[in-house]
Amino acid sequence: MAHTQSEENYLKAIYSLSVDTDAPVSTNALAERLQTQASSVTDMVKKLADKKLVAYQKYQGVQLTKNGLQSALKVIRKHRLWETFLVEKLHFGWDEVHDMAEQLEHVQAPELTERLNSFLDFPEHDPHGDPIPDANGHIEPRKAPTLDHLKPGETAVVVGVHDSSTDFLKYLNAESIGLGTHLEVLEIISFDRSMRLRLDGGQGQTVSAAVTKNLFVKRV
Amino acid sequence: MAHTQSEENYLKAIYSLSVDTDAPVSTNALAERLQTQASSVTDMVKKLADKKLVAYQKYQGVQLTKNGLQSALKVIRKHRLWETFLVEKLHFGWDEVHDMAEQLEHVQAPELTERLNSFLDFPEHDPHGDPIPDANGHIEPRKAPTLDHLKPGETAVVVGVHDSSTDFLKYLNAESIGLGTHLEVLEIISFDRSMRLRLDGGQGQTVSAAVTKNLFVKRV
DNA sequence: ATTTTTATTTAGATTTGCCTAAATTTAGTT
DNA sequence: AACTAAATTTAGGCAAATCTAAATAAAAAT
Repeated sequence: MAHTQSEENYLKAIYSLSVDTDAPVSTNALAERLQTQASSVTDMVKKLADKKLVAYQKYQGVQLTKNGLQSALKVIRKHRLWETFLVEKLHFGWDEVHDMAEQLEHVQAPELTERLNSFLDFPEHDPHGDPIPDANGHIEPRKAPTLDHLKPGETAVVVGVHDSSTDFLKYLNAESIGLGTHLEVLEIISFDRSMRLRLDGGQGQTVSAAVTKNLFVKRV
Repeated sequence: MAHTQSEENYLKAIYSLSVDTDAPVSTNALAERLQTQASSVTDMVKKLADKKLVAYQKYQGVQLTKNGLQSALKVIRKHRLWETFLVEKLHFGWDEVHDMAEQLEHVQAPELTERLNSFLDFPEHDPHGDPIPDANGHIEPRKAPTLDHLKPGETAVVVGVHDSSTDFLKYLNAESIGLGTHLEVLEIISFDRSMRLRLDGGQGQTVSAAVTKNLFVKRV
């Protein structure tokens, strides 16, 4: 029933690499994500397949089974709850919490997770706007569009980040963009799809398409 | 600089087996404490000796070096801070937190430890009354006597438990004994050194010598 | 001072998770 | 369709942490 930390990391990686497309995840994609060798991935994937956590056919990539998905979501739930704790209670920045949560997510104590959830007042999203699965592994699919789908003149509020790498978050900090930031699309540069924005009613500033594709927004 | 979880567990075990006596810790004592084989202990002890964390001579047991003591106290600090968090903030019982803290203590993030310390308002003792080492590895030696040192007529308050096994703590819960419990020694049965006590001004009740030797008290 | 018992160490395996290098399969290209 | 390039798997090994069984040292008992 319980998995090793390594197994949990693989399940999480498979989840995040397939959640958008639902397609099988390739060995190389996993190796890249987990910063390991493709041959190591093959080994582990066989082990996960033996445990019925993934469906695996040689050369065809892997997909989570129902059990594997359930396990992955449990780990993701813990990760996101701990991130919320670190930001809300210990006042870390949203760009500082990932590595700590990577460790905390492996603590095995279901009652701890539930107490933490209650202590945090049952949060629905983590500090990056990602939805937190409930105790039964149910997760609210994100329906918010990314900023690149807005047209000039539209206004919106930032509700999440797609890429929550430290680098991207630090960039957003520097640009004073965070969850809740209000913005108006002033102009889209057709050449490179970059956008000129007015943030929180301030001065206009430009962000690249790499940025607009990684910000989830809610139209207002 | 960083140690594996297993190494940390050995350092902690060596510490707790030698803190009272300061004598070298035997291979068998460590094996018993860590629920492993003596041969496994020999292997690990050699590894710790290579890393200069313990002084080890074949057949003569091990002692922590200055570095080893420092490392052990860092882990113990984290353990006791997490236990405090679990009891104070998540409202677990003092008998429920050990296994969770055993996992949480291995999280490597010094800033997290310090933020937690601050969040908990710089506690000096954990939920079992054990002193919490400071960030520099300094620990206040416990000066409180155990209950078996008191004489009939003396009154005291419980300030700690020596044995914090779940069984003992559950027994104390059942007898309504906890940190802060006020007691008066009514009588010592010379036959078996058991004690008749009045607790928090209530009815008299008897506890065995095994109990009196495991309760730290402060005379009032 | 032997002998016996107990404690400890050594020797040799096992499991997990990873690696490199070589072989094989699939996908892409002429 | 044959060939090249890329992706994936296999084979063989390694390090960490454990184990069992055998050997050795220390302690206790006669």
